[in-house]
Formats: sequence, structure tokens, C-alpha cells
Amino acid sequence: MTVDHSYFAEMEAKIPHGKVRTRFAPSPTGYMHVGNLRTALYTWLIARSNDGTFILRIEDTDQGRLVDGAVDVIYRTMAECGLTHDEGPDVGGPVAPYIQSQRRDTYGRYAHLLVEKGHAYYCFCEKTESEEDSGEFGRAADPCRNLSPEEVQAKLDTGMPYVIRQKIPSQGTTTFHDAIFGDITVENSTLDDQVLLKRDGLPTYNFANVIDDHLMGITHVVRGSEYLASAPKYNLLYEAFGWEVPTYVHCSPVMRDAQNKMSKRHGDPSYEDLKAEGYLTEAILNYVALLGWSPKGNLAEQEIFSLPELVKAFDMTGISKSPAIFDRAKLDHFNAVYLRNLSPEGFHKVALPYIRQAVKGEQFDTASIAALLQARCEKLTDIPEKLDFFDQLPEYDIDFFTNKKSKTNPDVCRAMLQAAIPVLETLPQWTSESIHDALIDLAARLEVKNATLMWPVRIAAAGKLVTPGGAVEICQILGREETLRRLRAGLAKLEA
RNA sequence: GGCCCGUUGGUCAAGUGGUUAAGACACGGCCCUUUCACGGCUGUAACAUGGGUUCGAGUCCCGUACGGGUCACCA
Repeated sequence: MTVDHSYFAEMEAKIPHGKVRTRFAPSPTGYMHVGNLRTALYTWLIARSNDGTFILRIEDTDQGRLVDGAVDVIYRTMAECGLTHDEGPDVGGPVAPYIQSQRRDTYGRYAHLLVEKGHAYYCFCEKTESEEDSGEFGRAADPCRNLSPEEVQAKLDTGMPYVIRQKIPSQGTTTFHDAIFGDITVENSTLDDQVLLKRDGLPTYNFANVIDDHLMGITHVVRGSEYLASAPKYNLLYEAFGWEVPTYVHCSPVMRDAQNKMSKRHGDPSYEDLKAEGYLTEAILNYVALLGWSPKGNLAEQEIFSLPELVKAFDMTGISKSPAIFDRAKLDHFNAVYLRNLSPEGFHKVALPYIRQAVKGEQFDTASIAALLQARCEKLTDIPEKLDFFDQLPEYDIDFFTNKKSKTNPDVCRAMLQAAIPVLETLPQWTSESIHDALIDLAARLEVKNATLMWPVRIAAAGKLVTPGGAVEICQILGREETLRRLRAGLAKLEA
């Protein structure tokens, strides 16, 4: 197998230098889980906060795991979140292609280059777990490591299938530096001669990563801490090629509980699932950003960050070493904050589909309903249940009329409704102000607390103990006719 | 099991040898009030553990426990 050196010079010449370049490199599984999203965010943030370049690369070297439409999920999620990339399969760039399955030739050439350099070797062994019980690692046991060039050539000539393995030094230690975890030193004897090029000619994840990260000029490699253990082998690979090692940024996992990572298998939500559950993109991003990262200095107490604010505040040294548990209650809180920060029109717009799930009646003003809802829901999916009394008055218990704080009971409520109905019947206008003023005035004349009057009106109008908004708002939205119908029905119930 | 990593309230976390050990969520109480919520105030609650080093340790060192990762021709 001959090696064409002009190819490498050509590839090297294309590598951009001088700017921060990061990459998000998902493998297309059709599912963007929360941990993935966080890695993408941090990676993007490192690029943007350093005026750098953000690259999207698709790692599809496992032909057995391809999923239709999976790449689209990635594009869609990234775009929705505003994590735009400067180079990628869809937009091109100076070091294209950005899909690993289209770079097969490159990996093969570099693997053979490494063989030529003496840092890798052909292995003709069967695909087995032979190392398993030897107690030793493949390297020591692997007879192919010490094959003479003639023996190798002879086997190659017969067309025997092979893999290419990295030749790890048997002595000494390797120290690897990580921006989050610091220096990690391991004995080379604990490292095995990992496969670089598979029997099918495609590279392993580890090898493809090193080649691509180098060839694409990546300066900061951000990835999950599950790769920490294999990281020292990367250093050896970079050294073998004589390349500069990029900055590694390993992130601890996002957990579903103290023991388990978030996973599709456990039914943990993806970004798209969370959207469907009524969370706002901005809230999800903000929450996820803070799951495993915290701002420094005078920003240490700030929790609400827009994406541009994150770009300003982000500093990878604030990334935490320990795993973080995904907490729904806190996400709910962030979502509630973002919902409240929306303009009334903005909230009305996002809430409308959910309002319409419960309120079919065209006579009700959805903007008014939205105004009541805005401070009262954490997720959009909370909405329909809160509005189920508009279209139809629910059956309710007479006990609802009893409330200690408002000093009400069925007898009191009967009197209140008897007094309120004629007042509302004769109101010249049906506005929040007029209803409010009339009822407050009535309460004063009756010499009762406002609450004593408002309580039965609200209960009779809604038939629910808890409503979005008070008696006045509900009556206003219901309209005079419907309000009076319900109040009379409540009175009848109390008189029965 | 070997190797690697981690460990501050229930959760997210600040903290880089000297603090009454922040803040947020959740939870409890109070206030506001037309219910619930919002808002305001307030309370309960933490440095895994044992040894060092030091005048002084959540912060540094060693051990232990617990948890995680990894040990694929998967990524």
C-alpha cells in the first residue's frame, strides 16, 4: 500500500488558522436529547464569544445506525434555537465535506500514513473478544503488531481483510490536558491498541474525530465526559502525526436522577418533546445553559439570560465537573418567567392554540383570556384545563360557596346573589370598570367585605374554586347574558 | 474487577486558606388581595467521611465510602 504524500500537503494547506473554531458533531440518531442540546449550546457559545467559527459536522460512520430524517432533526433544532453554523453539510465551507461518510478516502489515507510512520499496524485477526480473558490487552496479545513487512505484504496480497490499529507505546505515561478537568495522566500500559480503521474501511469514531478536528482546524473540542477515558489515546495520535493538540472541553452528563443519564430509553424528553409539552425555546436554552455552567463575578447571581447575553457572559471555565440532574420544577420556573416577560400580544399569540383547545365559543375575547393567563401558567399546556368553564358551566358542589376568608356560606351567598343580579341586569355598560365599580359599590351599601360579595359571584359564574382571574374579569369575558344566566342558576341552587 | 473522574441544603449552584457558607428552584409561614396565581417579606435545610498540613481548611495532601465513566471493528 503506497502513500501519496502530496495529498496530505494539499489537505494541510486548506486548514484555516488564527481564529477559534468549534464544532458540534452529532451522530444522526433522530433524537436531540437535552445533553446534546447543551453540548451544542456550549460549543456554539465558545465560538461566538470568541468571534470564532461554528461548524456542524455529521458523524455517520456507523452504517448500522443510520436513521432516516435524523439529520433534519438536528438542522431544525439548531435553527430553532438560533445556534447557527458557519460551515456544515448544508452551507459548505473551506474544509468540506462535513459528513464523515463522504470523507472515507481521507481517513484511509491518514491511517496508512500512520502505518508508514510506524505508529499503526495492520491487524488480520478475526473480529473476536479474544482479549477478554487473557487479562491482557489486545496490544500485548496481538501477534499482528510484530509482523514483518514481508509477512504483512503477503497477507495483503491474498486480499485478506484487515483493520488498522494504533501502536500504543508499551512503556511510560501519557498526560492529557482538559480545560475543565485539568491534567489527567495514565499509564500507557492501560491503553489498548485501538482500531483506527475498521474492516469495512470506515474509521472508528476516535480516529475520525482526530483526523477531522485537525483537518477542519478545530481549536476547541467540546464533548461529553464519557470520552474522557479515551482522551489520552488522542494525544498519542496527535503526537504520532506531529499535530498540535486542540483544547479539550469535556462536559459531565445531564442526569435524569442521581444514577442515570437522561436517555431516550427511559423516556426522557428531547428538545422537541419539551416544545410539545409547552415550553418556550428560550426558556429551555436558558435552563440548559445553567445546567452545568454558571457565570462568574458580578453575573454570578443572574439567572435569566438571552442568547446574546449568554454570548457575552459565557466562559468555559464556569463549566462544572460534576453531573447535573435535570429538574422539571426549575425548568417550569424558567418557562413561567419567559411567559410573563412576553408582551401581551406575544403571549396571546403563543397561547391562542391552547386557549382554543378549551374555548370554542367565538363570543369570548381570547386576548382578555390571555391577559388573565399570562401570570398564571408555567407551561402552555397548563392552559386548557384552566379554561374549561367558559363554553359550559361545570356541575359544582354547593360547598364551593363556603369560604372562611371571604366569610361566606350558602346563606350569605344567596343574599349576595339576590342583590348582585339586579345590579348587573341594569348596568348601562358591560366593561370591567363598570362591573367592578358596581359590585364594590354594592358591597359598601350592604356593608360587607368586597370578598364576601365577589366570592359567590365568581363561584356562580365559573363553577370552579380556582379560576384565572377574579369575579369581575370572568363576568366581563362571559358577557352579560351568560353571566346572569349562571348567577341565576347559582341562586336557584342555593334556594333549593 | 483494572484505570479515570466526581462528591457544598431535596435540586441547580457561588465559593479558589480567614465569610454569620451567597443566590435560584422546590417546600413552610406572613403580607397584599376578589379565589388561585403574580408581587413583597420571611423560615427550614448543606461543605460524604477519617486522618494529616496550617495559627486557621468547604478550599491543600493522603486514605475510606458512595456515585459516575471507560475497558467495541458503537458513537
